[in-house]
Amino acid sequence: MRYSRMLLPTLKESPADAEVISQKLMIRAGMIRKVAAGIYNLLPLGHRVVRKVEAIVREEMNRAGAQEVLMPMVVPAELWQESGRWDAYGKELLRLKDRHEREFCLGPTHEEVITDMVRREVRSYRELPLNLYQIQTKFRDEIRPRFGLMRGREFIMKDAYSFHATPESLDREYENMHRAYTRIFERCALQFRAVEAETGAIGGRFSHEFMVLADSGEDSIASCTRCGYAANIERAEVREPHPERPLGELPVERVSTPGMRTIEEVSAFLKAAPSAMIKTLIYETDRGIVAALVRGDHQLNEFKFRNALNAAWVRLADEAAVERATGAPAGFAGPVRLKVPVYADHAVRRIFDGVTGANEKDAHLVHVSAARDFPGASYADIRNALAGDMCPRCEGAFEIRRGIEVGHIFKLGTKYSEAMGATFLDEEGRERPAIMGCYGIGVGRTAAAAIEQNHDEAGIIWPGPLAPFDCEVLPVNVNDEGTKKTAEALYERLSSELEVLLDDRDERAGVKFKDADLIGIPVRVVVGERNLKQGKVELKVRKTGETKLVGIEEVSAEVGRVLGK
RNA sequence: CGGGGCGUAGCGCAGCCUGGUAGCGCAUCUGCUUUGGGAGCAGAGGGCCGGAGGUUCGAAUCCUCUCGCCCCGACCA
Repeated sequence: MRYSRMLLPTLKESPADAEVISQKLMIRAGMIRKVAAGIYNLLPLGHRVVRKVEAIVREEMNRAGAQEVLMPMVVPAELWQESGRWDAYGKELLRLKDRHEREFCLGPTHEEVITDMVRREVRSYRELPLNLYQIQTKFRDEIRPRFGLMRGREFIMKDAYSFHATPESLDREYENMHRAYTRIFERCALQFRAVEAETGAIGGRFSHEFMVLADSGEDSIASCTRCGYAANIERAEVREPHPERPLGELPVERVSTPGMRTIEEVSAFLKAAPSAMIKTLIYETDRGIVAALVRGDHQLNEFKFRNALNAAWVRLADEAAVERATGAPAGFAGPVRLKVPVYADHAVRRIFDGVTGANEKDAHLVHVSAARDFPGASYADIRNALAGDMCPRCEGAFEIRRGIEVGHIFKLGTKYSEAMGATFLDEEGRERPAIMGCYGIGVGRTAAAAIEQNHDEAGIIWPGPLAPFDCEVLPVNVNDEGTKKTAEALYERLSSELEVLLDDRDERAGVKFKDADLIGIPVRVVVGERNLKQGKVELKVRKTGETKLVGIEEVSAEVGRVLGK
């Protein structure tokens, strides 16, 4: 490809609203342009990278025995009504009507459509297992799209769905997909971890997320520094290490804390450590108003809390509800003599000389002991894991890192097949619902994650397998005949084996060098008068910055060696 | 959804408070010089100042409405 003919509009400055590095660099490198909130054009360079990711995904999915299909993006409402998700999915589902006022949605995921496809065609256990996938544009009307391709509303996703006659067959496919995903992200040269995760709105009980490690990630993951245990913080089990403590000896005392509402304020005012404080959060749930207790220095985990309650939904109560439940304005709630059910984190049980709200304006209680002063509380693991917490599986401790979710694999079970009647006849001629699994990969997000992990001040440093071109030939001055001829010849020769970009623009050397650094092609061949006199050109590796003079005849072999091809 | 902010040339921004001919840098185009790390000089083009309504002799500027974009939102309990 000739740079002079390519739509590759690089920018010196990044737009003011770009937040994360991958977004800034993708815009500056002329890969993407925003069309609307969370909706982007992929320009030629960006499209090439996305195609590279897709190709790797496709190869590995095919190798793993899955078959590619393509489902419609516009899905009739009836299918979603059949599964019950038309009402359950909420506002992320973009709904629309056709000219006959029939209702449709833009597919954010395709369990319904694939289940419909399979129920029409599959009759017998002999036709199972089956794993079907597609690479397609999805739409989710996110509340707050951000970070460029990392959290868009429209995005490219590989989604696969498997159908099985037995749980064992699903287990095997789940492991098969786990291995395929590992190969995919290894081939993308990403640093990643597979972690245990919550299942969210998709349904099912069990899942793993594939997380690319990056500080800009939106998820926190807890991983044991000794064994292999790793989990999304939403799910990471916490093992309480503290021994039982004795009951408090001092009687509970009410102290005045005018205007002190936050843990920080009360802690500073009473000179009590946040770990000695009991944070009381009032929740509205489908099972009524409930209080959740965590230690002052801990954070409530709403997923765990909801599971402990066995509730369908939980929502932090507003001021008025707090006042109704506790008799005090927000900021002074406490578990002692509270009239609503109390669910406490295990760590709260160990507090024996604690501080908590008095359920009375401008007052807190001190010398509070959990076992003595609110014995009716139920205990569960309802807080977020912290760095240093004990691993639930071994004697190690957690470290907390940030991750970008690029892949997610689920065991769905029979949720959709039962709701939609996707059944088959087993060996005994009995009709049974297919057991399903589902497996997703964010294609654009994977490209963005690769940049988050591979860049420097000057720009992107593409891992070879994702790079839009393998090699860039850069003639320093195209007005010099010798330079131009040599560059053209090298471009022709290299193009027979590699994807090559020729920067044939009549620009100053500095401009070309800066653009080359920015778009991050792995290998650069610089052709200039100076070195040409010795019959040599300069080869520069983007990642290491290392340069070396190479004879013109050796360029091809040398570039191949650097690329490992 | 709630709170806040911003919409002025392709991009980044000033001007708005205190109403009076719309500016700067980068980018673009032309010419000359320059040519191994985002060149210099000279010149040129490019604006429904997001939209609608209002106040005013006069609105980018003040008021109202509206659309779009961005940021923050358990850790106040």
